[in-house]
This record gives sequence, structure tokens and C-alpha cells, in this order.
Amino acid sequence: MAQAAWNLPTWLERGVADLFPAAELGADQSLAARLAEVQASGRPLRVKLGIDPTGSDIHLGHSILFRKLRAFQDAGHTAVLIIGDFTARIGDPTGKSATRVQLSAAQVEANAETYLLQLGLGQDPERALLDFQTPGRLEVRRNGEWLAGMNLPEVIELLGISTVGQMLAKEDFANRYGGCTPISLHEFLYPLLQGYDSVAVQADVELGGTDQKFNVAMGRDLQRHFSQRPQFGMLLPILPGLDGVQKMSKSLGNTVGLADDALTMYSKLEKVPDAAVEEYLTLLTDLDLAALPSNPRQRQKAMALAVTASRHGESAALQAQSDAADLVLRPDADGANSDAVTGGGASVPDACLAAVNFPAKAFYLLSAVGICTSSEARRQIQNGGVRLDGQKLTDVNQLFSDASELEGKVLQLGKKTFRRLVN
RNA sequence: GGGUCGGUGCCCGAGUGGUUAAUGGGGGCGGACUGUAAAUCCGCUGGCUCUGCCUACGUUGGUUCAAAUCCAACCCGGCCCA
Repeated sequence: MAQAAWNLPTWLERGVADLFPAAELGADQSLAARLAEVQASGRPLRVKLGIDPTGSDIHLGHSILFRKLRAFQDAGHTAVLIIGDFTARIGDPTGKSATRVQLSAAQVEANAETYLLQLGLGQDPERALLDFQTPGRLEVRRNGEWLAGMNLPEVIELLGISTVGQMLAKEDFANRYGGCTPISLHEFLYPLLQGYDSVAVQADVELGGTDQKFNVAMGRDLQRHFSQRPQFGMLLPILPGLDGVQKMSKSLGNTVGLADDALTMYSKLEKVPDAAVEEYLTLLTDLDLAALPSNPRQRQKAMALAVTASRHGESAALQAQSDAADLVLRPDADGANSDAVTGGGASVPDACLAAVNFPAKAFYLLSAVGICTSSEARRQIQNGGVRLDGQKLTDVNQLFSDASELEGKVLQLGKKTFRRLVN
């Protein structure tokens, strides 16, 4: 068999951390071979991606999987998006050091709706993360469809496919077991149920983060058990968060939300630590890395611009870039640059003064306008971290007697929190 | 079910009757510096329109002038035994 048959197209290869079974096992077992086979038959691949609607916000860390899924769609394959409405209520133990709280059905359903909207349901396909429009490119399924009605004999059959030893070989379980943290029995069911999803939708490929290897591999075992051809596992790296070290995760507070406005998104991205910039470029953009300038600051900006543009469009991204530059300019002690601070930022979020009771002291103003708590505001003013139109506030108790003396001004906390005061 | 150890602020972890909103570290935030970065240094790190008031040490009650600290019951977890 020709070596060429093992090669994957670049759109497929980019950013992939792991693909199994490996091509070396033999051409007939490689993904490239399956692609060729499928192409010949005219049947698209079924590419599975499961998400558990446990939160309400999707961030860039999730989006790398959706980007890959979209790439499959654009190549003519079928994305099978599984909403884990049932499994969300068990809680995926992966990466968790503690048992996850179980969610109510209503909560899960609400989250699922929000997810679909963020993924681009009803949006312009250019801007949307997934292609919701082209017929045959997307199937959205909820795993409650096949899991909720499972009876005990079926569950027992599933349980019989794996062993305690196998489960304890999984890293998270092993850590918790060794580290004296509790593991509930029902958590052992999670990998099996996720695996069964692959059986239910007859997946050819399953996408997941590298932390999903165990679960994706379990899918192969179950498919084999149910006499299906085992899927390929395609694992993508876990995106580091804004700290550049830990994975992007809402609970760590280091995320860029898909729903973030252009300015917020750009501002966060342009200061991603150098060490993470290359990964962001590879995983979140289609830019040709070799063609970019080598200066790290320029690469950072190019990345921030490209990612923001993919979400908000080219012109909004450019606007955000220039606004971000304006906002960061510091006025001199005499306020020389204050024009830049107040005038440039067309996209500074507004804060409504209607909720403020006048006369208002400075620390109270910050809290009434929703920037931080009043106690926090006191401290920040004392630390010199609060500015009004670029002018540093020094007195916690500085009194503002009326909304009119604040209207239109920009209140700033630290380097990245800005609110334009409006009435 | 029995024995035993343990449950402290975002996390880890001191504290074992009284200057305790609670030592220390991590993280986070702010300031200086810088490339709006990293490293480094400094400050802050429960809430409240705050010279004071409120809420906090698994839960609920109790003892005491006074409890995270003592007592009881309960809930949750680890380990050992069944």
C-alpha cells in the first residue's frame, strides 16, 4: 500500500495531538484509508463530539474542538453533536478532583439551549462556529434519547464490558483513589455511557480533548462489543488559559468567552503569555505561522486580531485593536493624554448611573455601577488603581453630588476594567 | 454496621476558650517596571454609602461574661475491620 494513502489533508492534521489507532498499524486501519473509502462510496464520515451542558458559557478552550468539527463539516462530512443532557447529570469525573454536583433536568436543558445559540444556531454561517445550515452537515442529538430509557439488564451488560482494574487505570480515578478522595460508583458509569453514545450514533470518528482519551477509547471497546466498526479517536490539545499554564476553564477564571464583546476579547488575547501564543495561533486561527513576523509582540497581536475577527468580523476586530491601544495609553500627571482615554474607546461598555443614589462617595460609586464591591473599591482607590477620565482618584470619600458631573466620563479600575458612565 | 482520624476563608494549611475577619503559602487583584508580557519589587485580598455595623471556621443545639477552639446530636469524607 502506498505511503501516500496514510497522509492526511492539512485541514485535518493541524493541531491534532493524538490520533488513534495510529496509521502505523497498517494502511487499512488508518483514518486516511477510511477517508478514501468513504469518498469512494459517497457516504460522509460521522464525526461525533459530545458536550455536557453543565455550564452556560462556551469559551475558546471548547472552541478548538468545534473548529475541528467545523473543518470536517466544510469537507463534506456529518458532524454529530451530542448534547449530554443525560450524562451531564452524572458528571464527567475527568480532570475533577472531586465528585461533581448533579444538575437538574431543567438546568441542563437551559444550558443546552444557550450552548446551541453560542455555537451559531440561527447565525450567519460565516461567523458561526458550526454550520447549522447546509443540509446533512449537522445532527444534534441528546443522549437522553437512548440513555434515559435504558433498563437494568442493559446497564449490567454495559458494566460487564469493563473492569474495576481498567477503571482504576484511568488517571483521574487512580489519583482520587490513591489520594483518598471519594469516587462514587455511578462515576464509573460515565465512560461507559459516553462510549455507548458512539454506538448509538454509529460514529466513525470521535473528537475530544487529550484528557478524553480513556473515554474515547472506551467508545471503541463498546462499538466492538456491539459489532460495529470502532471509531477513530482524534484528540486535540487542551488550550491553556490566560495564565498560560493551567487549562482554560471557567472555574479557574482564565477564559475568553465566545460571548465576550470584541474589545474584551481582544484585550484579553493580546496579553496571552508568550509561551501560549503559538498554541493559540495553531489551534484558534488558520493563519500561516511561517508567514507571520517573528517579533513576539506582533505575533501576539496578530493572534488576538485573527481570533477576535473570527468571532466579531474583521472591522470590529480592528476597531477593538485600536480602542485597546487608546485605552491603555496613560495620561501624564497633568492629564495630557486624557483625550485618548476618554475619546478613543468607542466600545467601552456603558454603566448606567440611574442605579446610583446621589450624593455618592467614590467607593460607593464603583459598587453602584457594578465594577466591584464597595469594600474592594475602597482598597483599590487606596492602592491607586482607580481612575476617572484618566485622573487617579485618591480619596475614597470623594463626593459626587450629581449624575451630571459624571455623565460621559470613563471610570477605570486597573488596566483592563473600563465603564463609560451614562444616564 | 463497628473502630479510628478528619471537615477552617478561592485553594492548601496553622490555630485548640479571650487584642481573631482569624498566622503562613498558593492563587487573584492593584501599583512600579515592561512589550498592555515574563521576571522582580511593593500593597491589598469577607460584606456593607464604613469613624461604625453585619456575616464567617461541616450542620443544629448547649456550656460560658466570652467558642473556630469545650459538650451533644446530626451530616459528609479517609483509613482499618465486617
